[in-house]
Amino acid sequence: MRSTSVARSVSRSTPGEPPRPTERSGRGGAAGSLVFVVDDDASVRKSLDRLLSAAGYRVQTFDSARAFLARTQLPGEDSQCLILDVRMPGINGLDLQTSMRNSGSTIPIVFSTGFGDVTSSVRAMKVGAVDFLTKPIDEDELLAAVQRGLTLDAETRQLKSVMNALIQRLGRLTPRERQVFALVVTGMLNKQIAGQLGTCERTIKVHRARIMKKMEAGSVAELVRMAVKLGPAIDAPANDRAPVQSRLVLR
Amino acid sequence: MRSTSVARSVSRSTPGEPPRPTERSGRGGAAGSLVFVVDDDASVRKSLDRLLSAAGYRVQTFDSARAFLARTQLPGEDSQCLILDVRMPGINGLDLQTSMRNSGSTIPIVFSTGFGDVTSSVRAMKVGAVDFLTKPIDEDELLAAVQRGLTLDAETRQLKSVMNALIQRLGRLTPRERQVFALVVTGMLNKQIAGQLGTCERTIKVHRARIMKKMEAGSVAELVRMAVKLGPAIDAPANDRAPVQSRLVLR
DNA sequence: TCCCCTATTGCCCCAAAGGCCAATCAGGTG
DNA sequence: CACCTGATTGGCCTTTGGGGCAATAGGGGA
Repeated sequence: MRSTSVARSVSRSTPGEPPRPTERSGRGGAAGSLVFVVDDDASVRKSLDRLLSAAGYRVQTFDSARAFLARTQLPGEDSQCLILDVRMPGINGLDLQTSMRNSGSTIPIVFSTGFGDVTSSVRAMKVGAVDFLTKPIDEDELLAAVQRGLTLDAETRQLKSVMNALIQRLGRLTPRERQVFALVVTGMLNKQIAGQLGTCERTIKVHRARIMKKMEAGSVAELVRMAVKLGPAIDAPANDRAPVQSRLVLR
Repeated sequence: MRSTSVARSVSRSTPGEPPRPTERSGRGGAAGSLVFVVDDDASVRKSLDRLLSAAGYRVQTFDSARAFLARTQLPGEDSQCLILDVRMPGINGLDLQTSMRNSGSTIPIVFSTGFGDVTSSVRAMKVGAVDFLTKPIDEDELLAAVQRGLTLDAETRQLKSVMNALIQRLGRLTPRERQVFALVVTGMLNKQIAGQLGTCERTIKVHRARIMKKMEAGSVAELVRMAVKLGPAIDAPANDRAPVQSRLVLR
């Protein structure tokens, strides 16, 4: 079905050791998807590169966690997925995983290891790994896992972009408007809100109108939906009118 | 800190093999929480029973998956958690896990096994196991995992009960009212809804009023929140005015 | 000091939401 | 057939939500 032995004219930057990442752009399939391979074993990198490229993915290989972390972060729109070796000199796969998670990275990780122990696999899965495969790796399993990872990443990116747009808008609200916002989405009447905030109804109306404009909501219903999405993110300082880039904890 | 060697007068039903489940009610700590132990090894059951009881949990042990499945399902409000052995004669732990998940059970599972292989652990974690511990089991780890499981179960039960209440109310709506409901929570005006449904505004107002009553919503905002919660469950047949018991797919 | 941003308020007016009462009509059931 | 439920519609009235216009006030910043 799938031919792993793809004979194509590919320009490998460095056949042997790649201090700089290798990239081969696949042609068909899930075009645009980017798969990172981090493994200290050159032969493993090579075969994975071959397999994934043949499957149509763009591939970038790294010989260490350090090299991967130093990669040029292109903010592209492509879905990404990381195939990570557990045991490596320097930073090992598991530590890289937790480190990335802590730094806010949400890139899906598929572990591949030759020395799989239960403890490591469980730890990896608990932290959110897509899969944990042991060598010799079943190609179909790997490709399936990578696909799951890419799909998941696409969804996460989608969600992030929506959330960022919302947070961005929320950031345009003045503190007062945010207070009113919080009460409006509760279903309170202008009169009640006015009472609670100690002002008159007319004022609330004005705030309300500005809120609808700034949040780009066409109706209270939409506003409520936004509030629900923002739910956990609300009450956050949301430093007024700051770009609020990908700093977003998705849980 | 914790004394595993609790010397208390406990009435064990059958010291040796327990075709019928054992139960010991703990006294302090997380009172009310119920922990099931399924393991074919009597000595393991015994020690876990002792450990968990000492920690204050009510414990029920079973010597096989079959015995566990045959347990008397008490619909109590207590949080539950299952400690499951992987390798057992008859139905093994992993199969019991998937079987339970497929049948809609959401009880958190903590695996404990003496023969942990990576494949099994990964499979178990992917299906949603709380943890996968290998023997000899670290008591603190086990207790921590059980506590996570119980907490998770409490949250799941809370969510389920809320969802059931909502589905219950949704079931009281007539088909027409449900149509209007769907459009109202979109933020459409009565006039627009009327146009789309081919009736007059006055009619929509009536439906709307009934919807608010039946759904027990105090405001459109609340109604929208309900719709958001029901979101995935909507469009479901929701056989009119049927009790709709725990049949609910939480994803 | 002058200007801009925010927060407030008052008046007026219109559209929309809701409540009350009454009435019609189609289906299904005892 | 009488009765009940669900879907509709009309009229009338009150409460709310929303906008426009104008004006006041306090805080900062250029």
